[in-house]
Amino acid sequence: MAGDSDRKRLGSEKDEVSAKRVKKEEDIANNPYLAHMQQDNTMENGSRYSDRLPKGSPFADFERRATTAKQAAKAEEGDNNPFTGEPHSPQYFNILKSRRDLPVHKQRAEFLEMYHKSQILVFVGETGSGKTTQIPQYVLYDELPQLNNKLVACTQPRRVAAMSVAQRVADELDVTLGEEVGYSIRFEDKTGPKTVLKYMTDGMLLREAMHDHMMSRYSCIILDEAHERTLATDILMALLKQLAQRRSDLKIIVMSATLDAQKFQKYFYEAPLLAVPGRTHPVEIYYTPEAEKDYVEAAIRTVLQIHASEPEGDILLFLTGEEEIEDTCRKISLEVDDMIREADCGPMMVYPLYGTLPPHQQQKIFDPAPKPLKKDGKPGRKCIISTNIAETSLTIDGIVYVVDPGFSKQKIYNPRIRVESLLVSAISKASAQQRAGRAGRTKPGKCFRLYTEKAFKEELIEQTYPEILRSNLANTVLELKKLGVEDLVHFDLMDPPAPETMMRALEELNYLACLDDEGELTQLGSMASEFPLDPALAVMLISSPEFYCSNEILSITSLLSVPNIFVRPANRRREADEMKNQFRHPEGDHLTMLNVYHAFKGAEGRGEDVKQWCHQHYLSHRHLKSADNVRTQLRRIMETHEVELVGTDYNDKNYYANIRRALVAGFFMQVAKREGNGKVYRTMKDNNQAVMLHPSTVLQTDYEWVLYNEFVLTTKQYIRTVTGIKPEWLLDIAPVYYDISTWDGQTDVKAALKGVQEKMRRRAAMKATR
DNA sequence: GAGCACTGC
Repeated sequence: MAGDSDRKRLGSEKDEVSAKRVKKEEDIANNPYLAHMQQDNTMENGSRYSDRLPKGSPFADFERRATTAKQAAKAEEGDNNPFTGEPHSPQYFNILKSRRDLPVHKQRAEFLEMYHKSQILVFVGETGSGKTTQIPQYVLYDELPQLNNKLVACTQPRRVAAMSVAQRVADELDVTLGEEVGYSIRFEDKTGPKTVLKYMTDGMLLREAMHDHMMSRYSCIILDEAHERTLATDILMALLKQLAQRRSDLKIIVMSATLDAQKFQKYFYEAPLLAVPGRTHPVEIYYTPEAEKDYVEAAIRTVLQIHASEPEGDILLFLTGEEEIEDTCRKISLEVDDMIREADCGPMMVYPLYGTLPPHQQQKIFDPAPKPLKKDGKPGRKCIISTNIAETSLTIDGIVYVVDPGFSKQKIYNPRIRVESLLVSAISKASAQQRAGRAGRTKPGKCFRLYTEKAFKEELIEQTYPEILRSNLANTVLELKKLGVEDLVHFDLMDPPAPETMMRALEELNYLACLDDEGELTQLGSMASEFPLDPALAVMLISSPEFYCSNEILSITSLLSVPNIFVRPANRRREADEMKNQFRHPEGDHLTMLNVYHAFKGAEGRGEDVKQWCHQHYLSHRHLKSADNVRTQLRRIMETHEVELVGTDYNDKNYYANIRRALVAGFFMQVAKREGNGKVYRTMKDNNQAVMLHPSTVLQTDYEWVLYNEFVLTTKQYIRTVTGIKPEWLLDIAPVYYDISTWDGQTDVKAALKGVQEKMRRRAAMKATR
């Protein structure tokens, strides 16, 4: 008995002590006048923080945030690893030698001086400068986060980069990945209690910030590739700018590759700037004397000309999309065959490259160029025809010639009709430079721009518009609210979006009941922000227990969060469509996808070879697996927030109706009504667009009212992934949005809804009298 | 009767 209560008391005392310590750390962190106390070498229990260092570590003599490049160099050259105390491997010294050859190495002392003097630093390093791997290590040797129970974070826009850079830096520091150096990305946290340097995606840091507004785990945050201006980077920049004033102990480094560093500098209160040259080879630029009418045709001509007359070296051609790329691949291959026959040309392998290409096919671009056809024959080369993916995400060594027609598909957002769409648009000067740079990675190269020099100078914009200016911001606004940003209008973003876009987002969130009429986050909104989903999907998922089908809605939500699960090869369209028909549900595409998922899980449960099964049924195994992965993540979040996992019995006559009603709870704003008896539908309210059902839909029954997941703007306006609904449900489930009395225009839709309302009233009255 | 720039949580 006594022992029990003792334990309890001890426990609570310990809690108090640690709470006090946390409080104290917070106080110091928050109070600029206490900043000098940061170097507190004694812990509560009297032991020294430096006891956390391995015996004999040179770090013991380091004064945090006052070290020199010389000290660091000496520590790096020691026999033992200053982090682990273990002897350095021979490999370590080889890598160290190559690290010292990087351009950034020469400026370590200068960097440290600036780092010591300033809270925020802008760092510009072109490709090949070594900034991504070296700067975080320089910081680590000066910051010594292990003595302070903190971490250094370095963000990346892409997962692969976070993973591969972390591995590289772990090797450079001679430590195991996941121990001192780790990474954190969606679905995978490879960090541990010893981690002092963490590479992570920018989106991941943003997620963390939602629960820790002070970002208190970090003593230094490095935003890498800031010039890419992803949504997450832009928000992080604004948050960190704000946070810097409340946390004087927090250091911030913004790293960028382009020369518009002044913009970053100005934004961060004239922060000091350090620029390091890159290491690339010169690239000669050629322009066309006159504008080209057909850029694809011009591109093919240019590639063939290079192949016929330029010395050895691979070619990279930038085009805009899958179809264009596949088509051009075929045309070029055919032409090359002719050239070999007629002109004794060397062989050329042509590879397509785009995001939705399966990974093993993407890998092919790294195959070596083909050998000459005969001994002493002309050398072979490869030609890669790629989307923008080769501009930033993928680097291919050996490219000597770049062909740049000057276009790419870009996302644009029209707040008037609330539609995001892809549009082939002219690239920016910065993009053009980036593309040209791809020719000079291994030796001097050439870039052929299929536009005039005048067009380059006068028509191309300097930088691609940041993502935040091209997106629907409903999700972003919800995140910001959750991040504790009260005043959105005065939130200091580097490029503030159009007020109309902001208004649209607020309005959408208000209809979804994520924000109240005062614009404050509701309980539903707070919960919705916890899910890595668009607000409509999150609201649908959270509401689904009310419709007794959260289990099914969870599956549907996951399926909607991954790329298309149906595969339709160009030469097997009929077979693919027949297979899809096996899963068809007459009431719509959402239910058809659910059928597929159930069949997939069934095959898995029976122990079948699911990869084979997917192949036979023209389904994407990769995307179904990934939906399953998402489902697990979402289910966990549901559990933490006590969103019940329930389902209606499959044999219940309401099984499918319940699911369709739950869809309405999230997507009541994405509804279209058929006009007359034709094929044209019209979307609701101010959206008010004439649309057609996308040809891929399974919907055959003539539904007058449909709900859709996606609005696609191509040659025509389509709605894709469509399910039939009843108008009664709209009035029932979304009465505020479908309040006819506050509805302008669309008299026919209003009249129809009025009729439905009457019918519902009559039915209710009849029920009451019975 | 058509498509899917890219990324991220």
